[in-house]
Amino acid sequence: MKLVTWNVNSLKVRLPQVLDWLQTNPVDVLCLQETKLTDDKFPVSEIEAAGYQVVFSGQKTYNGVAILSRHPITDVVKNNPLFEDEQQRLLTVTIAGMRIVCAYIPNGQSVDSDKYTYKLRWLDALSQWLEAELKQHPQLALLGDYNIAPADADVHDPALWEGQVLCSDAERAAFQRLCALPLADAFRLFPQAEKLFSWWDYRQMAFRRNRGMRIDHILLSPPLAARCTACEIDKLPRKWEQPSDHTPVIATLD
DNA sequence: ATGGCCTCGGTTCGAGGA
Repeated sequence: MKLVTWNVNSLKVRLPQVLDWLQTNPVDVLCLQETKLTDDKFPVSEIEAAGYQVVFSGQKTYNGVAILSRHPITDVVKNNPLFEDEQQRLLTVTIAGMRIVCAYIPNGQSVDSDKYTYKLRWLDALSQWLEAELKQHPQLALLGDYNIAPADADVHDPALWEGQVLCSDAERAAFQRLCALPLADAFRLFPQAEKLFSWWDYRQMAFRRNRGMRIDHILLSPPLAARCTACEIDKLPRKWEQPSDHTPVIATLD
């Protein structure tokens, strides 16, 4: 069983790449963020033709999440019932006995921004929602673009980013509150090479210089963490023409 | 050098991303 998260930065632009990637990576569940499509424009037939069921929650221009699955999808919940939000950032479903949560956590822009306050409130409400969900669904996975680098090891230049958005103490504390639910960072269940990232800025040749951050994560509840045998970042799509600035993160479960 | 790039909407620039 393979669970994947990928911020595609516009599914309209990236659909061919998603379908190409699935051809060589026939995964079970693929969570997408930043689809940037209203629901009436979602490419349902193309995805179904590739052998996947799909649910989605989108809006014009910004945000938008989707879950693709090779197995039946049931019990769909859009957004967080505990948090009034016009932005489409959260989608929860059941697949193969697992509660799958796809999240596009707010970016926050900068620590002195209203968007940062919104990010922290959003994260607080997410923790509350997941705490309740975990009671009913012990097998739960939270996949998405967290817009948080959990530790300095997840940042190309920790000194440059110290205290900045994505790395601030409050954001990292919110990440740790998710981990305390408890949920385990699948990537850190295994020995990993240094300087492995999931996002690189489009500017300054950041990818070629590996000036990136690990901000896309898969968190697993204890029963799923116990089944997890690997967690990898696939850098290949970042090398393609017209790439997303994020790459897929893949968790393998027995 | 307080920017560099990409996407969208809607026009040829501003907002947002991270």
